[in-house]
Amino acid sequence: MPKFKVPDLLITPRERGYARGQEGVEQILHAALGILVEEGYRAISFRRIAARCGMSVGNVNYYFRTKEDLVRELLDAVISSYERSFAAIMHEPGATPEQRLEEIVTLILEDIGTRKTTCVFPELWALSNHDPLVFDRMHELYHRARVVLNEIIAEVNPALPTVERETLALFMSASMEGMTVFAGHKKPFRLQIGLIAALACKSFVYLVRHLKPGEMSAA
Amino acid sequence: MPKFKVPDLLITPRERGYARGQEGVEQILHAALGILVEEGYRAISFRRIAARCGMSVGNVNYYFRTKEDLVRELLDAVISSYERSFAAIMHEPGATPEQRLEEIVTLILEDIGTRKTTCVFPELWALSNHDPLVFDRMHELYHRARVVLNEIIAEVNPALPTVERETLALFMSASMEGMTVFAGHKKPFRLQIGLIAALACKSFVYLVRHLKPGEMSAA
DNA sequence: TCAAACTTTAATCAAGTGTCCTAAATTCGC
DNA sequence: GCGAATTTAGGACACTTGATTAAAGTTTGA
Repeated sequence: MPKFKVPDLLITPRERGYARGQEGVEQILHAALGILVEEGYRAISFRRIAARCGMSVGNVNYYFRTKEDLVRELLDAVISSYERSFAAIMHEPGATPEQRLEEIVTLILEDIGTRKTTCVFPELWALSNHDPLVFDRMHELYHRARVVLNEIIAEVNPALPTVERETLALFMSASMEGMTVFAGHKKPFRLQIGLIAALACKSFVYLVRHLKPGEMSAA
Repeated sequence: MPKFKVPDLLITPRERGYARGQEGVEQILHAALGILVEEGYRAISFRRIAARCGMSVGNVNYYFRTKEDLVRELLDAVISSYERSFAAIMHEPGATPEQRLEEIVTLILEDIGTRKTTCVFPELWALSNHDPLVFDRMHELYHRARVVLNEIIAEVNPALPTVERETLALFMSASMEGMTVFAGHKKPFRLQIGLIAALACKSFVYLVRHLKPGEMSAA
């Protein structure tokens, strides 16, 4: 049913090396993602990754000289995948703004239901409190998500000033992210996600359409 | 300015023991909270706690026989504090539903700005993916938060059926929680929290007042 | 006073970590 | 098929960190 699905990882191919090496890198990153999902960030280690993909520790270390390298590439592969999906929606031809809004809400809320997203994002949020690198990369992702929302708002409600438009985009994005904890994979309200999505759409469309300049701060 | 402020910890006094012992327990829990905030859940250990509150490792272990005991009591102390605050708002006399709604939105969004909350809750969300104990206790907290919201909605819009009322309460709660990542302590939008709160109130009040039975699923 | 409560010291035992090295095996363009 | 580049295994190194305990002292407060 979903028009787009966000792939787990978007791995940029290496410049040098044999085909087998590229395969090795992908095995490693997928193993690392599996550990991140199943046991959390702190459980990621060369040894565990090696065990998980039937590789030797030395070999994992050959592909990624340091753990920092590995983690950085892992997060980048996770995040890039979202960025590509957002770009796809943004450049989609012949859809009304309201359609695209519904599309993006559906995409995000459906993605939230996957185990990967339900597990990885809270890890990112927690990590970003202590790791500036994660902080920057994660907020870059969210920035790109808001660009899409901003564009939609601007089309529907051109009278809305920039600050208020951006606040609205932020509000929508945060509302959806917050759902992860409640309606994500194996969460108490995962079955109500349809009703939730409908309410979110209704609420967002109302705000986008009817919010008037200055109305926000006057509340 | 905030009417209520959520205390960091609500520690239930022990039944037996000297006064000094109670002090020791509180030192330990505060130290543990500090580590949780500054370095994350995985950094909590007897050793680190001992170092942080100038105590011996053995003594920390004397108060909490196992690490699980310690963590359980820590989380309970954090979470109980919120539950007490919610109860206070719920039993507040002579306030209109709309006033109480604004109060709770303000309470939560202001609390989100504190370092403690910005750091602890993402840790809880991540933990709850792997630890059933954290899962249960955390969702019990959110359940109690929604009880307050539900009551407000029922007063303002009695025609709304239970399911839709509960979905709306969930949506409001999740929207606010999601803000943690964006407008929490040291987050990119922490300065816009006023505008965000105003938008949230406007949006929530509109939904609570004007949502009609069946309108949600028809979207 | 004196038993219960607290505190320290020191130690045990176990598990795990990242990183590096060497030597063998493999890949693949030529 | 040669051979240089690449990939792989396996183990060693040098730590760090972890929870938990036992025994011996000190403090508390009825």
